[in-house]
Amino acid sequence: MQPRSYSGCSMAHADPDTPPFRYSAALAQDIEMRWQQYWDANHSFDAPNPAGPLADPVAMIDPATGQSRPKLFVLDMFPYPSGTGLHVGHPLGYIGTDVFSRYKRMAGFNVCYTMGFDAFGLPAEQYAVQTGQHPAITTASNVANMRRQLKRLGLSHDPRRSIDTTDPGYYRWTQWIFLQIFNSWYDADAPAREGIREPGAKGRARPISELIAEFEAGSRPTPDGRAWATLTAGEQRSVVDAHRLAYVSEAPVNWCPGLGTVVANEEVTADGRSDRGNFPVFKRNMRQWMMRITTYADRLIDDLDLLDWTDAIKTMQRNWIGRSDGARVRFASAAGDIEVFTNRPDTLFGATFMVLAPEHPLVDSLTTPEHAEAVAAYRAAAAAKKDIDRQDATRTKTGVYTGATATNPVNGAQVPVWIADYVLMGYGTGAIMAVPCGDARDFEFARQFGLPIPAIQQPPQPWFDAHGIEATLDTGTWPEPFVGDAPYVQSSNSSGLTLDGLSSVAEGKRLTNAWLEAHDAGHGNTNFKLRDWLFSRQRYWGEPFPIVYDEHGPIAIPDADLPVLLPETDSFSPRTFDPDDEFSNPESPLDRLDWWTEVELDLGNGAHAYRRDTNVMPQWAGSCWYELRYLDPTNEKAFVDPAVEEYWMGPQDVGVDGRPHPGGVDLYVGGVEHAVLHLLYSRFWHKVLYDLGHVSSLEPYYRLYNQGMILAAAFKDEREIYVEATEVEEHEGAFSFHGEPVTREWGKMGKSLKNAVSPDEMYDAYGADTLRLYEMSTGPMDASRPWETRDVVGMYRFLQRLWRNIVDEQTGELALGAPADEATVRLLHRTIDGVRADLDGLRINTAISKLIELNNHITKGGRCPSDLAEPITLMIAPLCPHLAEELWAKLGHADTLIREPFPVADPQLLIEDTIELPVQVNGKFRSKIAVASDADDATVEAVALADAKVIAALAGAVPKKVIVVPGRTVNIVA
RNA sequence: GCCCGAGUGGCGGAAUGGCAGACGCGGAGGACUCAAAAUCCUUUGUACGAGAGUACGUGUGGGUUCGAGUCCCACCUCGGGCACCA
Repeated sequence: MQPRSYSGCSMAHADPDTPPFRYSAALAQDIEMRWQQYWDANHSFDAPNPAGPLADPVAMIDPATGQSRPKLFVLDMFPYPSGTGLHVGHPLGYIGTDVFSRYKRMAGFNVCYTMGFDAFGLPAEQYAVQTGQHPAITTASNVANMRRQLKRLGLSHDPRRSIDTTDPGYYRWTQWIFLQIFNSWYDADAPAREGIREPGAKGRARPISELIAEFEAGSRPTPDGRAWATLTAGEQRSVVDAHRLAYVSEAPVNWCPGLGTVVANEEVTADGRSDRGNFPVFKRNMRQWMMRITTYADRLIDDLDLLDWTDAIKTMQRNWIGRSDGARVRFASAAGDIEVFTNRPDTLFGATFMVLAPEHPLVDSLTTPEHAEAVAAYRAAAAAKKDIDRQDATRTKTGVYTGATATNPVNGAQVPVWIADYVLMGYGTGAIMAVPCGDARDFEFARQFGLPIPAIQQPPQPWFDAHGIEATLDTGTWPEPFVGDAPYVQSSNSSGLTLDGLSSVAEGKRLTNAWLEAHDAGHGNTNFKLRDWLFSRQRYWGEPFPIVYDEHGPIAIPDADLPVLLPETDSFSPRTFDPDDEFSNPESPLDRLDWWTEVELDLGNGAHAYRRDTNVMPQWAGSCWYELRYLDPTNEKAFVDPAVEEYWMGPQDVGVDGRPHPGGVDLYVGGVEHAVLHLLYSRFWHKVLYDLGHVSSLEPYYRLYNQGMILAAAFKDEREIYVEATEVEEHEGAFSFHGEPVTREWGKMGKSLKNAVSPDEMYDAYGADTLRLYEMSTGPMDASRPWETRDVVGMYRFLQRLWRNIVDEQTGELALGAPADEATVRLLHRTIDGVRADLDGLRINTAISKLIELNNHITKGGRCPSDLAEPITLMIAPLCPHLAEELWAKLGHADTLIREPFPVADPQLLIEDTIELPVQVNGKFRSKIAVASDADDATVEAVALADAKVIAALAGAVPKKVIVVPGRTVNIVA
């Protein structure tokens, strides 16, 4: 998209009757362009660092106080530079953070606020493939266009801190961090770094060199017990590589032929398709890079308690990680022990059969000859089914008996072993003990196949009442299993496990786990749904792995040789396949570049030939640490100077609910769609960097705020095809497109629904300040709201009135009225007080309505009182910075108002002499009385009872009770 | 099925347990204009009433309270997340 011309497009110029200095779209654009140039030229938004290339000790001092300014790090989730540019739905969050940043700057803070571009990844590459241009070219032009559109909004970013994840100067450090992770292992027994985590906490990433040293010194045994020195070089490498936090492994992965690459679990939708492109995804064993995020599962859950995030997002992360506390239990069988995971070890006495996943490795040896045929048939049928079909919980349960039995360790019972596809190989051990009286799936399965369902808990009477049945332990009458706390029955054995009489599940679990451990039949265990993160992609437009291979496996490129540049090539298109061709194989574009893949290097032992890794990193790599690079974007020596990181992101005094403060970004604003992917990966990387001592903060994002989405009307014709929303006409509640009836729905703004509105249209029609104000005024930041172009004019009119109250529309000169009367001054101070509170609480919509109320009051008096012009200008500045700067200049100031102190309310003026109190009679509002604001209750009561309307409402009744709520109301109960 | 949110005028929304509907759009009426647009002014929850006013009113039903949009219980609807995870 070409930048538009801003001249000659104004409606206002078309009419000679319009006063020459009315706040028209043309004037707004003129003002906006001039101030944007001014800010640029004067580096108005540069935020000083305490150290490193951007250090500026003088600028860190507030001249008003002589003290260091407090710091504030405000961050937006950065955008992908898409080819279609911004629509007005994108900048909702950006405008909000800009208003907040500008307000906080005026409140004396040193604010780090900037913007970057997440430019690697599938969207950019697909756009390049579509246009036939190299992604580096399309990315650069898309970034340029988005920069222009964002700048036009007047966002107060520090331009020196802007980053682009595809810049070699940036991805050099992405590769460096990858190598930090590659060169680390997780020591679950190592004490935590002192400071934030609770005293005595264990578990920390450590440099892999320390692991090797322990093996060499013999202080850590090798897996098979042989002495380290007796292992071959290849064996030593395998042992070490098996510990790394980034590792290559042959494992079931999500192969997406339609995209030509493997994708992470988090990128597969619930119905088994890619979240990008919506192609089928198949589970296949492949050799791929993985990240050992599972070692951090506990900390990723526990540390959520330290974060100022909404419960909704915390819950989504907890659910994704899926921690489940229970036990591993071994059932002996003819084919060896069958291990199961259960989260209800206390129900072992009710385990009357076992179920194995059809793929379970023991199935073959367990199956008896007479059942072999049925088992084989069932396994074949299960293998032919897609995961998505197997995981449909509404299906009737299926399964077959293997003919084998296993021994329940708590009571010695011989229980039959079945296979069924409702048991998944990928979770737990791929085998379960079935407790039909206490688990819905087992209950259904037992009913289906006539297996016994003995009760092991006595459900409480209300449970039976709710089901309309007699209280009984005969489960034949039960409509569903019982789950919950209730006294155990038939749950004791002769070797010391006695649950009968107990009614606490937690206690039952504890006793059972202890018994299992003592009898070598199992142990307490925690299981997670979270899997290790599949980290490689067979695409072109991503960070190359800084890895080469020799005959033993992967070797890191030395830090000094970073970055490993993405090789130039014209054949950047990935090899994609028929989306349904499950048995195709990925082919990385980099694999085709022999000149690049075959390399001779001296890695300290002389020059040798190596082969480069030809995968690239996933989309998420660059966004896993970008907040850190913003802090020190030009540092060539480190990804961030430690002093700079500690200044902006270090732990503060107190965190959530008095808990330790983990550090991190002060305010992070973005959409809820990143609740799992980006936020989980980024937290993981940050914790590794913390463990290794590279950052002082335990978490990357202390406060997370999810802004809502802007929805827009979309219209479908009778063929269910979307039509251009701008060409739809409304007539008496019905919609039509070129005369044909269409139906309306609300959806995310965008190309596919043909309902996008470009900010450029709004700049042309109203100017950026009006657009900013409109987006902020339509509701609270965290709420989604529909876009209504026709509503925008309301904010435009407000700014016109405000301008007209201060500036003469004929001459453009300042034109103020006499000083304000007392009532107006009091209103001003109430407004200051309210606006401050609203902006502090990110309630920008109500701050705007308070400013409109003040301006409406002034408008009634004609001109703006001379003593109100400055405070109003300063208050509107965070919202409409261009207009405010222009007014500020007209008010005689030579300098920008960016760091001018935000007005402070005089507490004396917030107290009224007399107040009007509503009076209720029996809870109904009947009258209003005027009393002195400091009148005591007896006086207020007397005035209320003397009021004519109150007397009328009482109609002679004698008040029984009078409730006076000071400053609020009076209620007379008669 | 489970876990989160949210239901207030024609629309977007406002309301520390204390005058429901701030503010904006839209509507109605008026000013300016040859006329229109733009702009400005007045008005605008519903019903009844000429009017003062009266009654009703925050998804539904109950409860707590002097007083409930707000707190509690049950239900309904919509949005989001997870979903055979043992």
